[in-house]
Amino acid sequence: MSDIDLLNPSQAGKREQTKAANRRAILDAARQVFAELGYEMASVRDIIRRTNLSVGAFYNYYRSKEEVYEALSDDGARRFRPILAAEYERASDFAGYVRGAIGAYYSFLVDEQAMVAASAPGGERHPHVRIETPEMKAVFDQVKASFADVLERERGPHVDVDYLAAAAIAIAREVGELMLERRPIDVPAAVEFAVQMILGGLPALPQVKA
Amino acid sequence: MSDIDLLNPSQAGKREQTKAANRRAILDAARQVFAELGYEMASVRDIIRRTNLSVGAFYNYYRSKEEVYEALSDDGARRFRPILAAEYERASDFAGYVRGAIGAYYSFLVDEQAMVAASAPGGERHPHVRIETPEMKAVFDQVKASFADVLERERGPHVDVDYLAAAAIAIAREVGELMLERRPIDVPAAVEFAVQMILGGLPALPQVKA
Amino acid sequence: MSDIDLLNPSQAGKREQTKAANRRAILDAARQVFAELGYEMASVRDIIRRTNLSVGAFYNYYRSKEEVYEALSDDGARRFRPILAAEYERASDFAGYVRGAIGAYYSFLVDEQAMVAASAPGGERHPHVRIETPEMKAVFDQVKASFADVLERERGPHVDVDYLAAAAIAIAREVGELMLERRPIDVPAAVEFAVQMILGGLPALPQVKA
Amino acid sequence: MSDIDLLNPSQAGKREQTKAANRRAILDAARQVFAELGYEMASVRDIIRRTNLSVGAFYNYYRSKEEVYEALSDDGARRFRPILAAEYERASDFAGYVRGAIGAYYSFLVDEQAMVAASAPGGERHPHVRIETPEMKAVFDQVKASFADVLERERGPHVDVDYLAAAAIAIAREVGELMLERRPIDVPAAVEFAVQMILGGLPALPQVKA
DNA sequence: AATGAATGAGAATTCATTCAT
DNA sequence: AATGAATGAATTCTCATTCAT
Repeated sequence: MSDIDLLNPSQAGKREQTKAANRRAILDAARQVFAELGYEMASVRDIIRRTNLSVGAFYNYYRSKEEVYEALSDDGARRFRPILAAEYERASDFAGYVRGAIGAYYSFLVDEQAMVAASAPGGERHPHVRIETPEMKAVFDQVKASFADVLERERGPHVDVDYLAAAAIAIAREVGELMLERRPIDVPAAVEFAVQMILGGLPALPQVKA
Repeated sequence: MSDIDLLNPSQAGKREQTKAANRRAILDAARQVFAELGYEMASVRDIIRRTNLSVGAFYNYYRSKEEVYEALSDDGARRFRPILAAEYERASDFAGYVRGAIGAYYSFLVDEQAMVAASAPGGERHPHVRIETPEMKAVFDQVKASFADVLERERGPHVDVDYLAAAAIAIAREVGELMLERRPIDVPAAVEFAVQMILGGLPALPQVKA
Repeated sequence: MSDIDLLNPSQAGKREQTKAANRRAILDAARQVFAELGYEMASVRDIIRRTNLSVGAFYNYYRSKEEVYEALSDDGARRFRPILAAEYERASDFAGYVRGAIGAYYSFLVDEQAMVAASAPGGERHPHVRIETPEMKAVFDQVKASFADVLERERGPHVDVDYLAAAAIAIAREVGELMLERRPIDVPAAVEFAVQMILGGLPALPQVKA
Repeated sequence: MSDIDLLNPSQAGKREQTKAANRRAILDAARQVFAELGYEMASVRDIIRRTNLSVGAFYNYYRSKEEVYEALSDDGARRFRPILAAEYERASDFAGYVRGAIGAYYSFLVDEQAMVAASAPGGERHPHVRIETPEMKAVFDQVKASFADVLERERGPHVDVDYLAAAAIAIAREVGELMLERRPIDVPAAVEFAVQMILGGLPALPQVKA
């Protein structure tokens, strides 16, 4: 078969395309399955079932269930890193950076959840499992790291930076998660809320009409 | 047999004592195992292995893995409910209530983690799992509900109460978790931080010397 | 405790009574359970649950599940033997004996099923299991043996006695079983049918009105 | 792969062949095990132990123990149905039909038992269990239904058709079972006996020499 | 590469039986 | 004797991973 490849480069290219497509298909299926069932409950067969591939093929692309999980994480992290870096460049002060980063994070969340929701059969909720895709988790971790980083530089020793980062990040995460459950999804409002909560606490929060 | 019990009260409870001790042993083992491995990864055998009992005995006490999990949750919730109620009575305003509730929650966390840490072999950390005992989760859910409740009454329609509850609760949880990882554990400082973060955001945070 | 027994013979007698009553209780419970679930599916706990006794007590009276089964069989067989013998004495010819034996067998069946039906919760039927109490089986085996016996003497080498016994017994059993399912239960009619089927086949069967 | 199949038909079926062979192997093993131990006592491991396969493989072919049982039943029923139908077509009267059906049934029984006897280690007989393969049971049930059917049409209300069907079928079954235990197996004689027993009872039975 | 059957360790749960009380 | 908790082998079934084709 490799002979054929050598003789017929156009097919070789197709081969590459197929490979990439399969990788992508597995990743897409895995994202959904992990989001629905959580890592432990998700089985490799659950994943390939949403695919045209066979179990065997799965192991051609990823060495283990663990590895797809990581690939998914890496994928999210890699896609998000430049966005976050751009926000960092653009921001003139801490408040600006927080706003930019949370905005970018929430946009990512919305896109991600759109992909997952796309074909999810919405099966029964599983207890004991915080449902979130590995990508969301990875991106969240990045935001977390960058927050901690920026906070450390800005504030120095005056406040407990670890606590602050944890608190800020927690606000960002939970408000974000809640935002995803509302219809319509209102990203700017959620961003505003999270940012004001971090910067000024309860008294600073945006007022709601009626 | 009841005759004997009446005649010899000191021996009366022997069997009952053993039973209670075993129940407790299973619960303690389960708490640790769930904390270390998460619900899915934890197997009944993992639990009984930390016990002098046999697999069969496990099922004498609990009908399923699920049931121990719930027993653990219920246990925590039951122990914590009166404490929370007392804080509610004592508090004169919102700030007071927040402070009281978080204080009580953090104390609970410290006790709880002491139990878990007691004999944990500190095996390899598992990824993909937010480690927390069912009891912590149950108590956390209670705090969450009470927060949401109080917030709703205090603030009415002026701010987005759901977001606010989520944010406040998130702060409480994450700061609490971080607190547990520090040595020495400083509950008042953590409480102060969480409360100020909620009530006044970044500018209100306690200043750190050095 | 044996001291007490020696000192108080009236209690010793009660002890004996209790023992007999317990034995009986176990037997009664076992009969029902075996009838409902079959030997394999029936658990010792199923049996003692219908009793005031404990698992431990069960093993004081019977050494194993198998042993209760056999006790039940023996019981039936022992009770039925004299009845069968009486029919043998009374009968003047083969036809008479057949009629007598089947009559006695069906009466036994009716009594037996009355005991079983008494408190049966009539749960779901189990597949793959011919439901019948060990007693029914034992008695049936006796009838079978006696039939074969009588047939052998009466007919000698002219017909295939084994086949005949098997056939006659099969008729008796199946018609009997069917009889038990009808309301009202009509023993004489069933006896008549079975007897005529054996003695004259299809043409000899009793005619049914309209 | 389908390309390969097209080009090389001789190899095409290799996998399919193995699959079919395994399916068959499981079925054969299951038939024996069910015949020896009965449904309840037979474990999936008992079945695969008589096979070159692993536990897992069993579940590739059948979803449960129950399912193999049903597959076996269906198999027997499916194979036997046309035979029974043919007898029905061929028969000119009731007697003819009975003879044909019983003949066909006994032939089936002989074949079936040959399969079971083939490699049975003849281990200890188990009590409480009527030994018969699911296939025998299924076929027997078919014969039973067809008997009842035919009898109902032929005889109408004159005799108790349910009793008659039960009796006829009982004869057929028991004589058949006995036949299988004899050496040499004499199908025609057994058929003759069963038929005459049904049609004329004791007086009609074939005479035996010596 | 792709396929999907095979593997076998491991999971939850049941149950006859034993034994300390 | 009576009690019922304890035992641990056995059962059914699942699943990540391997491997022949």
